[in-house]
Amino acid sequence: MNSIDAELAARIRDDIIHGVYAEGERLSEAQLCDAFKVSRTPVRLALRLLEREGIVRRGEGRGYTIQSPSISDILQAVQVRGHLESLAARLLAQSPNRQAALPAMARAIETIGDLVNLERLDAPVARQMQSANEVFHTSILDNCGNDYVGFTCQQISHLPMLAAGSMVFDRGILDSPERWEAGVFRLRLGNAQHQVIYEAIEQGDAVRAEGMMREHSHTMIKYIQTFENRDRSLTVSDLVSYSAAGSDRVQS
Amino acid sequence: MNSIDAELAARIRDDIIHGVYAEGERLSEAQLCDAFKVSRTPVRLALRLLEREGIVRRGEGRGYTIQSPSISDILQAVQVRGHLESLAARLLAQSPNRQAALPAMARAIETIGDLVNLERLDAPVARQMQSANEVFHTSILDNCGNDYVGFTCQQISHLPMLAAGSMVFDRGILDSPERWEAGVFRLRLGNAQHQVIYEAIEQGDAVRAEGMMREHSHTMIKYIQTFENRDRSLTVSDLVSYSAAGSDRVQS
DNA sequence: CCCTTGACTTTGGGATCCCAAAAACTCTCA
DNA sequence: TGAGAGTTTTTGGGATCCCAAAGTCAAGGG
Repeated sequence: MNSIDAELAARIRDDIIHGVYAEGERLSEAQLCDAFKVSRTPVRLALRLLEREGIVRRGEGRGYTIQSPSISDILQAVQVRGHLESLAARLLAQSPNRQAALPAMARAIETIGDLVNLERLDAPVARQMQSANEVFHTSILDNCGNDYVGFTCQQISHLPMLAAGSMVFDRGILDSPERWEAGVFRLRLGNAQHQVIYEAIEQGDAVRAEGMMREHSHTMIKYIQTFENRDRSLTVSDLVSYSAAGSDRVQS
Repeated sequence: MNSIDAELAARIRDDIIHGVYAEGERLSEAQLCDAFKVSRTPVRLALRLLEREGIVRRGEGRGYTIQSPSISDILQAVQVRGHLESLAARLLAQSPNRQAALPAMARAIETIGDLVNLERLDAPVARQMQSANEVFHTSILDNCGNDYVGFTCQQISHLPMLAAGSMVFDRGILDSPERWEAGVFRLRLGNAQHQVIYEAIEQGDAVRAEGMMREHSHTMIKYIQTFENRDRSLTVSDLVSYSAAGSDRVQS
């Protein structure tokens, strides 16, 4: 939360992701000024940010056009992010001072395990899980020795499902027993993968760490694809509302 | 080259990379306005861009501080870029319509091979080589089916040595026969790697394509490290001047 | 009736102005 | 003489103004 333009960019981005504007719609600065009751200066700064993020395109002539991300975009970005994280896992496993990252990772794994064993998944539990997941993943990125991996991940982390350690929860997880079972299994599987990654890093097994991290992100891709297969007309907006309520940022 | 602010950002970035400003130096908007004879509006837009690129940091209070990249930063970024390109190579090898990318790649390999056989390396030859190299690498990124790989690569391509298909040439390649031999060998090796990547993609051997692309970028890392080992006090500015004259952008 | 051209309107880029906050300087008191 | 408080100056953020370019509409000619 720096200045108005960053917040403004976040609000416009949220609007775009949540489907307030149609794909390819032209939006003007004046219109946004009117909508958010600010001057054109911060609006232009925000639009430049969004342009760099790729969700708004500045045409040759005048006007900005919306480039709202599709589910395919999300899947592609998740793949890129997963690949970058697998690099981080490999580098951390090769790093001589990888011990520094291990305690936080172990605690995160333990926390997630405890939360899954609660057999309950309301907003606060989801929030805690998300938080622990974030700790696990950022520990790897921050300690891998290559600052650009984490930096590059942050560059694409504005997309939904791509914030550090974001988890997708099945909204219908409480509807039916089998959905609940599947959801719990998925969480346990994910944490088992965390455990493997932890052990591989601890033992300096770079290949195993990289491979398991790749598999870990692939699991998320497959999970999103199940939604896509269930309902072909699914939009990113639906996908966002599938994520945990606890992941919603605090509104001002 | 869109509007003034993009060009302004490029000029300030070049100044930072070429070491005009000292590391950690505070630069003010007014100062830049005076230096480039423009108003504060485009300066602020440019600074926001540079802030996002990570080479300028906006402090808590006022003032921007220079975060000029070190050689270590470049090496890390090359590693990230190489890892992303290896993902692209794997995806392209797995892609059913990978045939579309092959002709341009083959032509690029042939061009580079011909240029190496010229046994001559002046500015135009280097420029052509750079261009062909760019064709090879962007063909893979553009056709791999995951648009975010190329997009993410572009996000970090403002750093020296990280523009698409940029090559580092040994400035002293003409000084001594053995340096020349080593330089030619390196170029031949690089193109042989191109050839292997091409064949692996053609045959759908995703593992080989990914592995060889990884090795290809590793070769560049090792090459930069030889400079670093030769002279510990080497700066990024020196590294930039080591790249081909043909890579310099046309000044207005 | 359609095409072309010219005037009008909309809109984005740049410059300038104003203000608030932070840094720096100075004055005073211990 | 040093430390603290008040004042001044610097500086960045936001708002507003102006202008140029692009889009739009209408009128006239073929």
